[in-house]
Amino acid sequence: MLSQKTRYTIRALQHLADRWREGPVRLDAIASEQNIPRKFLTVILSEMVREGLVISHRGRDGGYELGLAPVDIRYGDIIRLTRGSLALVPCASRNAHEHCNNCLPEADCRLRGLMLTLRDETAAMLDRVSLADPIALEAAFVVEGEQG
Amino acid sequence: MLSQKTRYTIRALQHLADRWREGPVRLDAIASEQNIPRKFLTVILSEMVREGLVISHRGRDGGYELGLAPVDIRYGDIIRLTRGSLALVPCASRNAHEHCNNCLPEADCRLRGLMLTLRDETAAMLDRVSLADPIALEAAFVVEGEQG
DNA sequence: AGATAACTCTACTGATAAGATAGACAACGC
DNA sequence: GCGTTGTCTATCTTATCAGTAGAGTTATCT
Repeated sequence: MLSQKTRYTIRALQHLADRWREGPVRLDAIASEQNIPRKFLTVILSEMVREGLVISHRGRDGGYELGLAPVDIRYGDIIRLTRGSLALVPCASRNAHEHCNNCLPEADCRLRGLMLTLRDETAAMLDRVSLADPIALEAAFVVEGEQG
Repeated sequence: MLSQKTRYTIRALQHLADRWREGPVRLDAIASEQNIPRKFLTVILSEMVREGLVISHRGRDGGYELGLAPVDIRYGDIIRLTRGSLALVPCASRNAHEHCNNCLPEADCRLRGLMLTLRDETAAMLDRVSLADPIALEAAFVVEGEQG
């Protein structure tokens, strides 16, 4: 699961992407329109500023705007920044690799082999979609009763 | 990320799959060979028995064996059983759907649209692979320096 | 310059869940 | 009936997450 913080981050960035090149957007506007706790959002946006995805302007008429064009911010980037990894196990991460606890040697671990493949497919999908893309609000192929 | 418990579960089931039709395997054997804390494994295996994936035999020469043929236990099944969902957000789960906290109305949530698609692709992949399948220990296409 | 509207930073708190363990109990087989 | 093996429920500990507090910094307007 994505953490609440990651979800807030994505929604905040989407909000800014929708207002790209319209000047700084105030924190309070983002918080109220996106239904994100104000104080928590300050923490989130400050991190995004440090990462360079967002630019802030202080003082009167200040606020936030994206530091890159929406098309250059891919969902994969955001999740990697906030969650550290797209992988489902630490040992299958490509940029934040660590060994799992109480595991077998990595070379013998079949779970790892599977998770590496899965990570790559997930990354490929998330890196195809950017903040500039419209996203179908409902997946077109929802099948009633399917598992998941 | 998968929880430690889910990882232990998968490794334990793989262990049993590798010994399918060789008679019951004792808990201590699984624990030591798979490097899983013994007491924790009792909890895990008891749950699998309740779910029907594993059959237990008590007394002398007791132990555990799979309740279904390895080919009939797919990784997607195991993760759904232990984690509840394959989705990255609660509102994108197909069999354990719940609303996210502090979210926008679901119909307006672009994050949800994306996550629904991702969940379906993940599920498709995990449901193609069963405990009977050999798994490449390293994904063949690992690229040095790739992100993830 | 000063008031004010913004953002920034670090630390803290409270709640929850995860990982792991303990220990009494139940079945099985010789 | 005795040892072996699994079953169940409660508990402990620790880490993480969500969210808050509050003092500090910068920019703008007048």
